[in-house]
Amino acid sequence: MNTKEKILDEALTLFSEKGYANVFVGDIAERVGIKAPSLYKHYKNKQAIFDAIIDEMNRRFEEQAKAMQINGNDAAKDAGIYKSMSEDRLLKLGREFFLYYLHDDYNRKFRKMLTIEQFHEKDLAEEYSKLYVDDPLSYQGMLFGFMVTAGVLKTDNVQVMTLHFYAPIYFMLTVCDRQPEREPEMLKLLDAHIIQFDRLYGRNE
Amino acid sequence: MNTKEKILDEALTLFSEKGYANVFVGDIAERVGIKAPSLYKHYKNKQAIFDAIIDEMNRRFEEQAKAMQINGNDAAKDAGIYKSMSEDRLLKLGREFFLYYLHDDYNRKFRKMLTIEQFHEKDLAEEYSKLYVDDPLSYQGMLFGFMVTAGVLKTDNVQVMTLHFYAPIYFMLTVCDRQPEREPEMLKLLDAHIIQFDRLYGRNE
DNA sequence: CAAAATGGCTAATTCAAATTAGCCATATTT
DNA sequence: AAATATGGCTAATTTGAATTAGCCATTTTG
Repeated sequence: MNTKEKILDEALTLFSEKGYANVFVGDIAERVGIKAPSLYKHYKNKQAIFDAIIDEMNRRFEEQAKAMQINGNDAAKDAGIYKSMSEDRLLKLGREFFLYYLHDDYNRKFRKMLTIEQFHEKDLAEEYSKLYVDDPLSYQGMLFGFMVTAGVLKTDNVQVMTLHFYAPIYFMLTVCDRQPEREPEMLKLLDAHIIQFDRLYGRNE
Repeated sequence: MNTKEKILDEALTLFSEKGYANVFVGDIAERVGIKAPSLYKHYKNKQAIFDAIIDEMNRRFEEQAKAMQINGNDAAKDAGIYKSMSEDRLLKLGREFFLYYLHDDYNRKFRKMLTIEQFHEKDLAEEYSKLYVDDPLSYQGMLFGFMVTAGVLKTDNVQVMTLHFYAPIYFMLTVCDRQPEREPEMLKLLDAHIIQFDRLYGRNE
């Protein structure tokens, strides 16, 4: 990782802990191991660092979204995967998804940073909603749509069913971001949530 | 409202929009209609204004909690209320609760302020979780407990049922805080959520 | 009613943080 | 290998926001 990248990385860490306004250019520089003025050889000013983080994260998320779409489309062709979706398997998938979002550094830090900055600019509010509201609902909605078609789940309203799956996960994620020490408690609750979700919406043969 | 109160009020408004660090003492003073130095006749410094907001809000929430506990205890005695809890009535109650938290100025602004500041201090993280995670789950859990006893709802796991009711409401509330223009969309989704919740957990005679 | 407290003001003061200037060694290019 | 670009540094500079000093009119209180 070169200095320019290291700056983004350390800035993201600091922004996610204290928010943009409480982080000083000198703090970032110190972590990177250089002096504040040297930072200006890499970025025009503090705001440019923030903007570069947003751009970089957008790039990564788009990349990820593209990958998921490919998987999603493949998945659509193979309804068999969903027919064999047992409660155990759903549990494992849900837990994996949760822990990935919770522990992946880029995801976690970026989510916390946006949480702090979401009211500051309209763009950031939209970004937040896209990443943590609309994209997950739409992607998971698609998967659940397949599962309904495959007869593994049943409902009149896939949109609300997806909300019933995702909102508790989102909720528990925000608890862990705020109070990491509650992670074990939330993991237990996560399991209970998924089991009950499966019983409520599952075919229950 | 005297000057001292007006300062808290305007400070809360500003903090909820921009966060503590982006609000200048001069901004608060201007809104109140005085000059910045005059502010120091009322509060020791900027931090003291923030602290006073937290104290005042704690006072109000405790007051509210006390009132709810009284209602809750009364309600416990009168299981009849719950037996006659129709889908329509549940819808109306849920909507009222949602709109109250969304539109009540103190609630909305304080929630947004805590959202921004939650990672800044452990106390604030705990305050946030108390107000928007543990208290609602415990209060609503109590009510749902009565409803299960009364036979209006059925479940093996009241805690998760409560999560299934509340997490989507919390989720939609955060969307509206961030993008108020999505309120109509969220209200529709709220209704659909409650209706489906009732069908999933209701006795369904 | 006199004295003390209150709450406003303008004019400093202080201080910290962002940014710029300008120097220098090293690496890269031609 | 000379010329140029890169990326580091220290020492200013600038700016802007928080806070203090000290004055004054009004209100409250003994």
